[in-house]
Amino acid sequence: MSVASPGSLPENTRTLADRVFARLQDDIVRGEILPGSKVSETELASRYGVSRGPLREAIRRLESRKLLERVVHVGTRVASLSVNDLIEIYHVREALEGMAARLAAEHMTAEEVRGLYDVLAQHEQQQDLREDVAYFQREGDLDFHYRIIQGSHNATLSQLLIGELYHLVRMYRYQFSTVANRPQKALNEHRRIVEAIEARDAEMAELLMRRHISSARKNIENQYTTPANTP
Amino acid sequence: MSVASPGSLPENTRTLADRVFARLQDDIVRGEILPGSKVSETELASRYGVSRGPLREAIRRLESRKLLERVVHVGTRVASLSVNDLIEIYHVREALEGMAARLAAEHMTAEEVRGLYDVLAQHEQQQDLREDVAYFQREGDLDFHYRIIQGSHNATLSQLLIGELYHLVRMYRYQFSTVANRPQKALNEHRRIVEAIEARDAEMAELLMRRHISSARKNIENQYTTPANTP
DNA sequence: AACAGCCCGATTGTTGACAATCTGAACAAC
DNA sequence: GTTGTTCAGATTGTCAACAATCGGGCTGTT
Repeated sequence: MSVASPGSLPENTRTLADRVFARLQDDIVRGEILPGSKVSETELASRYGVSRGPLREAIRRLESRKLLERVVHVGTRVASLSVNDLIEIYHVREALEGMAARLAAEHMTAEEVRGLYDVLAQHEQQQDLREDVAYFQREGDLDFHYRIIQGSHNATLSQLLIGELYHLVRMYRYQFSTVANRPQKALNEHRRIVEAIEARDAEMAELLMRRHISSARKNIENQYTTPANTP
Repeated sequence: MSVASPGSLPENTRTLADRVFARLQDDIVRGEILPGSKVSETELASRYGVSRGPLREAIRRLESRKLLERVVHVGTRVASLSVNDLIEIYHVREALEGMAARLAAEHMTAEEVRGLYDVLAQHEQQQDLREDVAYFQREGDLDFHYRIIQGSHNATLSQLLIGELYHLVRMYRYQFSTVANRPQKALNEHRRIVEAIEARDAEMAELLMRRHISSARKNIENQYTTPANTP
């Protein structure tokens, strides 16, 4: 629940372009508009009930976020996802979130640490319930990572991760509907990371976070790059 | 010389908005337009000889790159720089460029490594000449870092660093006209990094790059946050 | 003199029309 | 049959006018 779509302000405030940007981004991330499909400006304009002006601004912003690809005088299409890109993203996440964990261990407030334990507890409960596990687990996972990132108290870092990268991560999850196929292991790793942060062991927090994300990456690599190797 | 302004395509190709974007970004980074100053859309439009349409697109893109700050219905102003932001950026650089060095050690071609040594040699010569040292040293420094980043062969990582972050770094250098006050030390660090990459020692390359950037950060911290401590 | 409310000028947000460019297909020449 | 050319249609890029909103100054009151 605390994992809201980033642009969750009242729909009537802000400018038209801002709202179109938020809606269009959501539609892309959630797969309402298929990856790789061509999007026409006039079509989108009528779809969202705005003129082409604000729509183009929204397109330009989504372009910088790598959710749209544009070629001049030809058109715009939704970014198509490749496993290779996903692996690249995980390398970046390993670096950035490792740093985030380090800084979080140094700068997080006691209250924020308590919040982390709450997320951990929720995560456990949901595992017991076992209903819609995959979905809630994934959102819970994102919540956990969001909190640590923001616990770094480094606005630039948070902006880069949450503002630029995580939309792509979420898009991949929707598209590939990747099953979180190691939930118990991930939960244990989460717990150890929180313990390191609580102990203010920055070095250890970074190390554990990097291993955590690196494991996820290797999991993807094994799943997709050598599919015919298992007898 | 290989450190060209990123948007270095023939000026007559591409779209108007693209060219305005490149020119405006350059003017901001180089300090032609003072940080913190308010920029009017109509004024900029006449300045670059275009309509407000393309100009607004350029503004939106520079906004996502944190070079402009906008408040709705009020206006846009050039990002004002704080030492704190700069330190945040260096934490991010430490994480990302550390990873870049690691990946470069794994994936760089022999030819690319040779190119690194060339840069190193140029760097040394310029230090001998001692004319316009500060400027060339800084550009040489950027060239070195650019090459390692691209040596990672990770497009996402390169885009994040070169496309999103380095414009800010360059802007800070122009604004604060920070003297590279440890040139010999930096050069030695560079050499050791290249040696680690050539030896394909990914672990070591990352460690050395992180120390290198961390030193620069601490240098800034000492220079600006405790100015009255020296007797 | 201090403060609240209102109005005006200026700036930004939005729109619809016009111009430039690309894609695809039909057609002609080899 | 293949290749090169031309043309039509559609789509994007650009522009100038209109509407909405905000900041600052003025005025009047306490």
